[in-house]
Amino acid sequence: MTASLTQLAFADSTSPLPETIYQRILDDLVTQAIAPGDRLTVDSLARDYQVSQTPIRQALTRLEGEGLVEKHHLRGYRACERLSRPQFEQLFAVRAILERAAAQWAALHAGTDDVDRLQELLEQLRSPSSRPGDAVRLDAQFHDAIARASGNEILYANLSRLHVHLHLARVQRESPATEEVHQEHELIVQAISWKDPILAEAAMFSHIERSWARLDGDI
Amino acid sequence: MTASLTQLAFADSTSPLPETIYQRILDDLVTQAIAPGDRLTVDSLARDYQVSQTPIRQALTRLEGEGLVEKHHLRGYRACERLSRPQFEQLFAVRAILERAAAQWAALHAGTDDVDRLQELLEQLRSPSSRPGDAVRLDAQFHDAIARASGNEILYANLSRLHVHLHLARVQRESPATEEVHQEHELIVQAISWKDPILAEAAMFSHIERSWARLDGDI
DNA sequence: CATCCGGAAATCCGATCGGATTCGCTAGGC
DNA sequence: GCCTAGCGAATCCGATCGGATTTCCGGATG
Repeated sequence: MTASLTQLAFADSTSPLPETIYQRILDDLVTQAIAPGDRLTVDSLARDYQVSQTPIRQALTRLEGEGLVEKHHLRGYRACERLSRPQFEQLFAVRAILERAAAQWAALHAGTDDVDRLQELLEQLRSPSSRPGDAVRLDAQFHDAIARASGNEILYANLSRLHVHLHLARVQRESPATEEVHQEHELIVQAISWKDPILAEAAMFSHIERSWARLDGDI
Repeated sequence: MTASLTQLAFADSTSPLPETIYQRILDDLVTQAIAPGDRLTVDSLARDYQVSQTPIRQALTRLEGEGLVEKHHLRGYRACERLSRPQFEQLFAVRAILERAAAQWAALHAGTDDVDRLQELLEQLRSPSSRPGDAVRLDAQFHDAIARASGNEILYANLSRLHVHLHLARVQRESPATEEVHQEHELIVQAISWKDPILAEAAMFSHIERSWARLDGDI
């Protein structure tokens, strides 16, 4: 198979092919290169990526499991439609619940390295974002770091799944990184570094409620 | 692990083959016909089920996404090890959070049909279980019905994923269906039928705390 | 003019092939 | 006796093939 030699720079033999294909399609989905509702035919993707259908099907199966594409038997795959307003509200509600728990757990279990990581992210969030999209990416990393610092693997896994959809739902809404947001973030980190689970949970709750208020109306 | 070979009976063309294969392997996993840590080789499964490797791979990819099997590139699949004690605690913690939310939402959004369904399940739980394993199955259906009655699709999806692991972790622990458990269940349903979210959440919380206490020590 | 029908193209789906890698076992050397 | 090298079998992985189904489009008919 001569494919994947010339084109994909990151198609080194160490990382399995379905994984790279998955990453590519996922990237196309979150960047809206593939719009919601678009058809995803197996062999046109195979042609595009210069690989056979087998890795494509594997990647699509994975994406289906994450709820990013939907399959209809003998009719192919489609990119899922954007979340409806009520679904988005539900997503935010579940997210709020899990993020609060994550903050609480992080306050109880975070190590010094975790706190350092959060401090570092705070600084990067403060610094003027070089490219558009950086703010969203850093914000995602910030919440990811908290979930990781919780030390709760199951919680982390659940939040990770939500974050994909959350990101998808608010692409091109690029909320301006205001001073207000920075202060909210700093309060959360402070509560975690103080190992105060009550305050951490409250700070996270407040942050998400405010995020919702900032987003509401746009959706 | 000799999977049963008698399965082609339900290979009707209406239900896609990868789906039935997935169901079979999933069933073998939850019934421990495939033990944790067992290897799952693609073509021995293909031989056992009398199908080609393609549907097998698809099913395994799905199962990997749900965290039931793990894949090592070029080394095949294995059934995931049983959850460790701390992981199980984490699972229960996350479950508690989400189930509380589900009960709360159910109290706010459940329709009369949902309540009827719950009442019906209560009766079945009361009735002497015909076969061993029925109690566990009914309990799962009960919690599933509440999650569904919440009307929150995202919450439901997250809880469903947890329930698979929860079931796996407590197979062959078959807690006796005591009167105490029945009363806890009835209190939850009553709170939901009263549309009292505060009480519903509290009742669910209490129920899960008590479940934990009943299981603790066995793990 | 709308509806139904039919055939061709596109697509999915399952099966199978060949190369590449890993694992297991045996034989040989220290 | 133990460790190591090497050979063979098993396995995974990607590619490709052929059948089955769906979809699309044009034309015929009431």
